[in-house]
Order: sequence, then structure tokens, then C-alpha cells
Amino acid sequence: MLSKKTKYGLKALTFIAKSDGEDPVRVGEIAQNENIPQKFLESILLTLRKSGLLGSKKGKHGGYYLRKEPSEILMTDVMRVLEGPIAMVPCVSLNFYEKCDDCPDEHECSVHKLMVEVRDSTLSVFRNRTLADLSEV
Amino acid sequence: MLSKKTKYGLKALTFIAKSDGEDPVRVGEIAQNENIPQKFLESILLTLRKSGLLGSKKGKHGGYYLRKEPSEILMTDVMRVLEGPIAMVPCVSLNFYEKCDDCPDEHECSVHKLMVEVRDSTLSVFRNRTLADLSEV
DNA sequence: ATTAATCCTATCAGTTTAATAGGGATTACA
DNA sequence: TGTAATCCCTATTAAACTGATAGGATTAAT
Repeated sequence: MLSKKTKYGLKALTFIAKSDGEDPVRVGEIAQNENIPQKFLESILLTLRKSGLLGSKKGKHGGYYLRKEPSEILMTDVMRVLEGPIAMVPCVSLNFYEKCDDCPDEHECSVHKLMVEVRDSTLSVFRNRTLADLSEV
Repeated sequence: MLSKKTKYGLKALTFIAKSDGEDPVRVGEIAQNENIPQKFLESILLTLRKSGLLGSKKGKHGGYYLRKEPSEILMTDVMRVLEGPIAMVPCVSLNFYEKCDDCPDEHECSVHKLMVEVRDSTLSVFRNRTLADLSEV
């Protein structure tokens, strides 16, 4: 299941991409338009900024803006920042690999085999989609 | 993330498929071979039985057995029983649909669009894999 | 100065997960 | 007929996670 954090984050990014003026976009404006609790959204945008996807301007007339063109922001990157690993099992994750406690040999594990396929098919979607695709009407 | 319940369930099904004698397979045997807490596994096999995927025999020399040929047990069915919805968002689920609170119109939702694609690509894996594929060496 | 914004930390209630516990019911077989 | 083996069922628990809230510190424009 997709967390609300990720869902809100994707919506916020889309909103910022759509309002592509020069001015940064206020958190309050996004929260209001997308029905997101403002304080919760604040923390989400903060992590997006720390990850490098967003920039921010403090103080009056401040807000958030994209650091790259929407067409250059891959869903793989966004999802890994917001949701974490794309793989369903750590032993199959490219960026967050971890060995399983219970598996003596993961090359003989039936779950492993299946989850590699799921990972690859999910990756093929996220690698071929950018924020530009999301913000199209 | 895949729950341990699902992971253990898949391993257990694979184990039963591999030991395809006539006799039912004991929970204890599966638990020991696959490093799964026995009591936990009991409850998992119980839900698999209630879903119709497994049959059971009580008492001495009892155990669990497959109700269909491994090649006829689709991963879509197994995953839905163990893990629940295959979609990452309820508003995109075929079998567990639910409307989002926050979305006024899901046809204009950027997240919705993306998650439909992820659902379809994941489904294409699960629809084309059966328990027989998992139990191949 | 005042105002409007981001930034940061802490906290909280609710839910879910993984596991454990204890015993009931059923069957094989000596 | 008794006993051991096995599935069946319900309840409980500790830990982790999620979604949200609270309160203020910091920064910048006017």
C-alpha cells in the first residue's frame, strides 16, 4: 500500500509542476488545493527538499520550487525518497539490499525469483515516467 | 513491502508443491525446513485453507495438501488471499476498490494515472506465474 | 518592527504486524 | 478404548509504523 506521505508528496510535486511560474509555491496553497493537512505536508516537502528534488525560499513570499525540469524528474527517484525501496522484499532491492534472516540461499528461494520479476516490471514503469507525465492534463 | 505472512505463505505453498506425494504435509515439517515459527505458520495455512487453496486432514498423519495442480494455482489468487489488494492504492484496485477521501475526481488525479500503470504491470507478472513456476528448481 | 513564510523537534493516538499462548477437536492406531 | 499426533480456534502481546498535531525558532520582505 502506498503511504499517505507518498500520495501527498506526489500530488504536491504535481501541483508545483503545474504552477510553473517563477515564484515559489507556498505550502498553504498546496495544502488547500489538494486537501492535505498543512503541517503534515510541511514535513513531506521538507524531506523532498533535503533529498534535492525541491528547493525552497524562506520568509515572506517564500515557498517551494522544482530544482529540475519536470521532464527530468524520474518517478524512480521520487518514489525512493518518499516511499523507500521499490522492491517488495529487501533481498531483491537494488538500492536498499538486505539479506533475509530465514533464507539459507536466496538463489534457491521461490519468493526471491518471483519478486525479482515484480521489481523489474514496477521499475519499468517508474523509469519511464517523469513528473512531466503526471502533470499533463 | 511484502509481509512476513505472505512470504511464509508462499514458501509453505512451494514446499507442499514440491513434496507432491499423496500424503498431506505437516505444519511442523514445513516450519522446520523453512525456518518459520510454527504457530505463526499454523494461522497462515488456516487462512489458505479457508480461501480454498489448501485442503487439510486432521488428526494423526494429518496435514495440508493442494486442492489444485500447482500449474493451476495463479499468483494473483495467492497474493490476494495473503497480501490483500495487488494495487498500491484502493482507488485503483480491481478487487478491493475504494474511493479516496481527498480526491474530488480520480480521473484527473496524477497519482491515480501512475498507479494504474503499476497495477497493470504487476498484474501481468502475477497472472503469468503459477505455483508450478515457483517450485521449479 | 511586523508579517509571512519555512524549518525543526517532539509528541501522540491508532493501527498493523509478527509472534506467542493455551487449549479444543479430530483422527490413526496399538 | 486410550493415547499420541495433528489441525483448529481465539485471545493476547510487544514493537513498530503511520498519520497527524503542537509549538515554536528562524529567516526574509516590506
